[in-house]
Amino acid sequence: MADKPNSKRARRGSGAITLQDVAHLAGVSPITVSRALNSPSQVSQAVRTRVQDAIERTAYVPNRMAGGLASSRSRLIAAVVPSMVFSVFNETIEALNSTLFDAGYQCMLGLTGYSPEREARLLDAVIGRRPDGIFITGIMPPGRSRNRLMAAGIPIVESWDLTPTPMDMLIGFSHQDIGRAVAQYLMGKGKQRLAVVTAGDERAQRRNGAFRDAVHAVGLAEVLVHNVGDARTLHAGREALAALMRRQPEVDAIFCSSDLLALGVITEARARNIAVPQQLSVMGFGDVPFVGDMVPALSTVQVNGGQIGTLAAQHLMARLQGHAVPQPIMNLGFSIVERESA
Amino acid sequence: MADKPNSKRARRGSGAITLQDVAHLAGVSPITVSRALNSPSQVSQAVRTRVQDAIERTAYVPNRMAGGLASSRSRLIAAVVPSMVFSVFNETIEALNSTLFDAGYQCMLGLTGYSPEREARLLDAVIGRRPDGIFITGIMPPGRSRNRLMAAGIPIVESWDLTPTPMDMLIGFSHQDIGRAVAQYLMGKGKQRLAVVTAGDERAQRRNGAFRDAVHAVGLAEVLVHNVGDARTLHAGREALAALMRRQPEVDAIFCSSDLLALGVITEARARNIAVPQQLSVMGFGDVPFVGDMVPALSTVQVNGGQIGTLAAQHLMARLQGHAVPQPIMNLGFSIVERESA
DNA sequence: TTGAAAGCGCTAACAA
DNA sequence: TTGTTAGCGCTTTCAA
Repeated sequence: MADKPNSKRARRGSGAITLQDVAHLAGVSPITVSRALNSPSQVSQAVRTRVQDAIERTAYVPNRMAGGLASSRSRLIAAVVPSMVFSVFNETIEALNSTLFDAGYQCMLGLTGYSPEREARLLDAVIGRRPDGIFITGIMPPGRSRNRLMAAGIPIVESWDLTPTPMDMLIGFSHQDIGRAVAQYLMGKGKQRLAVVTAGDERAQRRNGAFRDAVHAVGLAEVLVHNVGDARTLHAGREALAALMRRQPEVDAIFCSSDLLALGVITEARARNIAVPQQLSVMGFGDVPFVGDMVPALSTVQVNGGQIGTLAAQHLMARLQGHAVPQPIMNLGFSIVERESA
Repeated sequence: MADKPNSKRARRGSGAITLQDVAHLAGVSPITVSRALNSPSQVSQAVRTRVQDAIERTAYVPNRMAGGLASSRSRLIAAVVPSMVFSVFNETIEALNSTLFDAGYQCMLGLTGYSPEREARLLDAVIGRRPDGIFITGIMPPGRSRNRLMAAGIPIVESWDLTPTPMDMLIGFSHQDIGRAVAQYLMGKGKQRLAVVTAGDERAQRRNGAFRDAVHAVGLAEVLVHNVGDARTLHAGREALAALMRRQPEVDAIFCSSDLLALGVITEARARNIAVPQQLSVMGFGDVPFVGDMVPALSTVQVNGGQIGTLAAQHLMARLQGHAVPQPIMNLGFSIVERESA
């Protein structure tokens, strides 16, 4: 055992193997070990081998907190998402995480639960970790959180939405365009009595607003809206159709703010022997992985969450390597996937 | 602007506001600011107010890497999961994350993609962050990764399975018991020709093995097995039923290794006009949030992933506060949820 | 209740 | 190619 330099003070530290220990064992200075790890080309073959050997024998794992502190690069990316439970953000996070991981970055997860108060606390916690980059679902409205985020000077990707004034980079699509396109699609199928089943979040409201405007523009009847609030469940979708049928039995097309709600509407329709899509067309939103294989296959709006994650990771990494990102604001668009339900 | 002490060397550091800056502004020493933040009761009311004020004015956010390095407590918990995309682990992670966050911890996400090679790399990356605790889905088989993990001396919760020799703490249930219970349940309904549709992972195989043994024990026909490998999709479930029907049209009950596969089997059954459950019983696994509201409602095995996450967080935190965890090994059991499909 | 000194484990800057 | 020195921004230890 190489003995450590004894200070007069009591011992501190975690007791784990350090770069020092490895350096002693290999008979080189600490910085040489550091270089063997981080820029091997700067170290001679012979020394590199000795260092590798010492690392292997000690099972040394570098302390990234220390490294991050010293270099001001944490190799950490924070991802801020409303929810993970069967949500459309799953694929985004998985793609982001795996692209980053392969490049040596790690992903810190932050869940807001669709709560602004929680989001504010979360953002301070995130900034405290000094991540090299931040991925945010949605765009950050003006306010305290936005100011702090911008002041932190960390590369940021906002997503899932569009704005002329992002904090930094942006990868998204237009919710208004989606609402309008769905309305036109449904009206193009000859539907006359349109309704909306929606969660309470603001992006959904914007889709709905544009949907309603498009319907009004051609003089059709008022669009019925059923708001499920935070209950983004299949069950809520079933109840929504029940409620809608009570209010207006002639409804012949429903635009849902998520695929899961749409599945609920379809399920309830089946239970009531309402033919989909003949009597009732149902459109979802998100195109989560399995809805195309159901019977009837769900017609929905595809937004390619996986691509958002992959692109965000690439933009962030480019920026961290000092490259300029050629297209920091991207509109990925969307597509209406025509299947059986509408 | 308070001027910083000028070293002869070129400037380093991130340029962000530090505890020093706040201390200068408040006219106290850095350690007092630290105490005002971490143990306010040790600081006089007057000083505390001045410090708070300085923090507010500078929008200071403490650097957790520095704090973690100095204190050997990162306030970070790592969660290692196979996948997040519409998986049964969603609720576990969400519960874990939110319990921890409310206690001032943050969650680092690690995805293995069911790949052992990736898992090994991931674990080293995780250890490098010096998390205060680690949550692992599954139990770690003997080998290099397990040794390194144990050597790191970090509190660990393994989960979703049982073993007499966990690394540390364990919150799970018996996959054998589940396989056996499902077989008995199905046979109790008078089913005679049982089959299994399964993903390739080892835990599923253990459920299947026990299922098959229980069926053989009473002398019923060989259990047909259809393995979908890594394709844990609804689509794979549909194809599985098609394949099974080709091999043995008299199959009258199928145990699926996930709810999504079960949904696929049911969907295909409907497409083929096979009555569920009269002609064909279908059991899932996981009880993910919406399967109980479908038509037919899915009968499945409930394992309460949310509770695993909450308990794991509590165990980890208790340990970090120096409390002994009274029951470090817990068998949460499971329940068979009888609904319409079986 | 407050502060001074030392150091956590690593890397940037400078030097040889 | 390798090493020396001086921090990164915080908290622990010891002292008043």
